[in-house]
Amino acid sequence: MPTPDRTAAKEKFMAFLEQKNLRITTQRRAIVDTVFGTDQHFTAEQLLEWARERDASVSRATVYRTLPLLTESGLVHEMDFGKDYKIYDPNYADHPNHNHIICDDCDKIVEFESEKLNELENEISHKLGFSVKTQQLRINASCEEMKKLGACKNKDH
Amino acid sequence: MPTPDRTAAKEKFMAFLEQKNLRITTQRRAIVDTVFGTDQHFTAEQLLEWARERDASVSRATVYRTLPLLTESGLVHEMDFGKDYKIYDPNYADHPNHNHIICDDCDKIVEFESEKLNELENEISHKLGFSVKTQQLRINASCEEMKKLGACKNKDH
DNA sequence: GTGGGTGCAAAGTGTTTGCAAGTGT
DNA sequence: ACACTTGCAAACACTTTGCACCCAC
Repeated sequence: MPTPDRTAAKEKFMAFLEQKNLRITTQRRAIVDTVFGTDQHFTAEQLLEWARERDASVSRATVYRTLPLLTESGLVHEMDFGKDYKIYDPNYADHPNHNHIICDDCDKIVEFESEKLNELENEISHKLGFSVKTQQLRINASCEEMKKLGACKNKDH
Repeated sequence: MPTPDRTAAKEKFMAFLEQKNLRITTQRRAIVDTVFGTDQHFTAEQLLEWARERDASVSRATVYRTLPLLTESGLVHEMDFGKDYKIYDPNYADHPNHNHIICDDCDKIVEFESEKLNELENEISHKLGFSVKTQQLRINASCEEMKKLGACKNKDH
């Protein structure tokens, strides 16, 4: 069930579309409802699958054409964990500076925020003569289970 | 010109091959000489081009088959900046914790190290119950030129 | 001699795009 | 009506792989 936050995010995106003179089609509605109806991370392919449950006419092309709009709006964050697909995070607007730790074994992803980290990053970038546009700290690690058991039980590959 | 460090890296890789009972072919030698003969970042395609200057018989397939060996040995670091190709860093063994800022416009990459940043990362991971295996901070930014001129002059695309 | 290595070209994979038809406004 | 959108399938870009020949050890 969508929280107030996520409903707000959906509305913001609709406003974003309107402001750019883009149309609200049934396919886009299905995609947007899906994106802001979960707080899980997802891939393009998963989004296609989920959106098709709402409207079977959604095509892969439309998903791929809508994802850039979602990220451009700032409401969804695109991430790359070194896998061969990208992961999207629909919970970004409320926490624009969060980072991720991913367990190399079970792919579990934990989000965290650190004000200190952000300050440090800005300080470093400034010193080097850059202005930060986006930053992504990716920590590949072993999670508790991995350390204790040698493998994680929710490992699916 | 290779520094002592880079010569050592090359020898370490040769030892790595031997220890795995892998052969030192002329093609592999050309690739390895290229990799440890520069301290620049490179893509698979650039490596192919450079290696072919040493031995024209080097094929794309061999480059792609050798890269995993290089990263597995720990002497070369594979990085992903969200572009559709990977970037390799032959200067990794000596500086295993460096991070990168990339200019989104001209693809300029600047490396930096920060002890503070590493400490902070370890502290956070520990708190969350993970042990860090590798970490990669990627900051996408605009470089000085981009800020001043609106675009970087070495932009090649 | 033989098991690993190589080049070539074909296959893979995730993503993008040209086009003709469809549709929100 | 008009411009934006869509689905489809072909195209893409990078990477991987099957195969027959080759070569380091």
